[in-house]
Amino acid sequence: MARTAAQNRFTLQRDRMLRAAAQCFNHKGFSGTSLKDIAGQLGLTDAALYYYVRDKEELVYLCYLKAAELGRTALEATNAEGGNAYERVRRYLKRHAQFMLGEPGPVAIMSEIPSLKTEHREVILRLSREHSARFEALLCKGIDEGSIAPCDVRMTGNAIMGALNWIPKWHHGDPAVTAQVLATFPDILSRGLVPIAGIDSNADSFAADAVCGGLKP
Amino acid sequence: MARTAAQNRFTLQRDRMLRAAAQCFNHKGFSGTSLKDIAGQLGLTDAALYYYVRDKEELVYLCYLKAAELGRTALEATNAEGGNAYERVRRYLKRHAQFMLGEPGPVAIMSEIPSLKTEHREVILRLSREHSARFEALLCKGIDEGSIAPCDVRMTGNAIMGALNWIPKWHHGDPAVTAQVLATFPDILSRGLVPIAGIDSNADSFAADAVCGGLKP
DNA sequence: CAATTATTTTAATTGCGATTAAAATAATTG
DNA sequence: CAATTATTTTAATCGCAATTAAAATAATTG
Repeated sequence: MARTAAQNRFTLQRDRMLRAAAQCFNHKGFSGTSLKDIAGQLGLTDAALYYYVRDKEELVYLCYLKAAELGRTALEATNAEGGNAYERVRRYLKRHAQFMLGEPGPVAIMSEIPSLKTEHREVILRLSREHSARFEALLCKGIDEGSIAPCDVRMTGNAIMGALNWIPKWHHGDPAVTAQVLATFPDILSRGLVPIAGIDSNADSFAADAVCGGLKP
Repeated sequence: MARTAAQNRFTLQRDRMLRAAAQCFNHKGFSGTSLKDIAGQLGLTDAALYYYVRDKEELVYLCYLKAAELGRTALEATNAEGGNAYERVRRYLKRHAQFMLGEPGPVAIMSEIPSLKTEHREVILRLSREHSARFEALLCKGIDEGSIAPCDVRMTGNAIMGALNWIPKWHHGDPAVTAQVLATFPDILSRGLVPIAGIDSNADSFAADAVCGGLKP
């Protein structure tokens, strides 16, 4: 089952292509980047891209697929390391932030999901929902065990994902900023989750069974 | 200086157009919406849009301009009402969330800033930076007066703006969800700002003069 | 090295969506 | 109502970026 050298090179090159595409999309906007732009970054001609991908739609799909998988990977790796839910969340935040900052490659902001073909769109949306559900489940676990303050896990998840997903909007590769993000984001995004008796006057409104009823549909 | 009825009707119609455009962009993605789509929503023909706007680029610019102004408005209105910085932040969060939820009209996610013409792009970026700077200044004020815990205001602002700006990605108009957002987002996003002795072990790393040195460039 | 396979380019083609100009309709005004 | 102005449509055009096919080059293999 070993991949031949050629197959290896193919997927490697395709991955370079996806990274170039993601960078272009984030940097120049989706409508502002042509296949020629992406090819140019690779020292290729636009037509060469068709050797790696059926059409532009598939290129976008693969970019988004990679982005979605990075999120899942970050969460799974974190869960595998154990610890209580709060600690897991913090480690996940750091890892996901790292991905969004462009390690190991730029993550494309998924602004064009609606124009994917139905089949592809559904894959991306499913992965996206699954990831949200897993994160919410982790929050629920934390609430149960007491390491995380009661909250509306759906909305809390949405808020945190938004903060993470928006990073490429204002991060443009400055290494100093990269370091700053890694140093502060996990704190900033998890600080509101810490259970503190004094400020939980509204905790009652989040009955665990009401908001933690399992995975999102 | 009173506007004539005709001028009034013109701007009113153009505003309907901007709302239709923002809705299309958010719902179908930018590359997935043609002028014909937008015109269709208004019961018009695509060519009719050119009566209100020079070209598509200007249409996008106006959408983004409106979005940027809504943010500024939310913050200014809040500041005008007084209160300490923490209270202001909370009120601002609610108001801005309200805007993002589509009141008074859908706010376009600014995914295509890079493909605006230089002049327009600079206006949007300037407004955007100004808004961030004002919000950061408010955080600084709160840190000074003790109503907000010491933090990296730049990154905290980025995180909060990200959470807000991402809302249209997952909010699709369901009124129940709208209510849920308004009920929880201000809490969720401000909870991490509350100063609590017990969890500020790292407060020293945020010397006020280092991170609150004035408005962002 | 000859033969085969992999990769890229060159050179068209194509189609869609933006744009324009002129004509038609609707509204307003004197 | 006649004249003017405002708004929209019809019907082309236009250009760009995606796509395709065939040829050329590079790499690999027996």
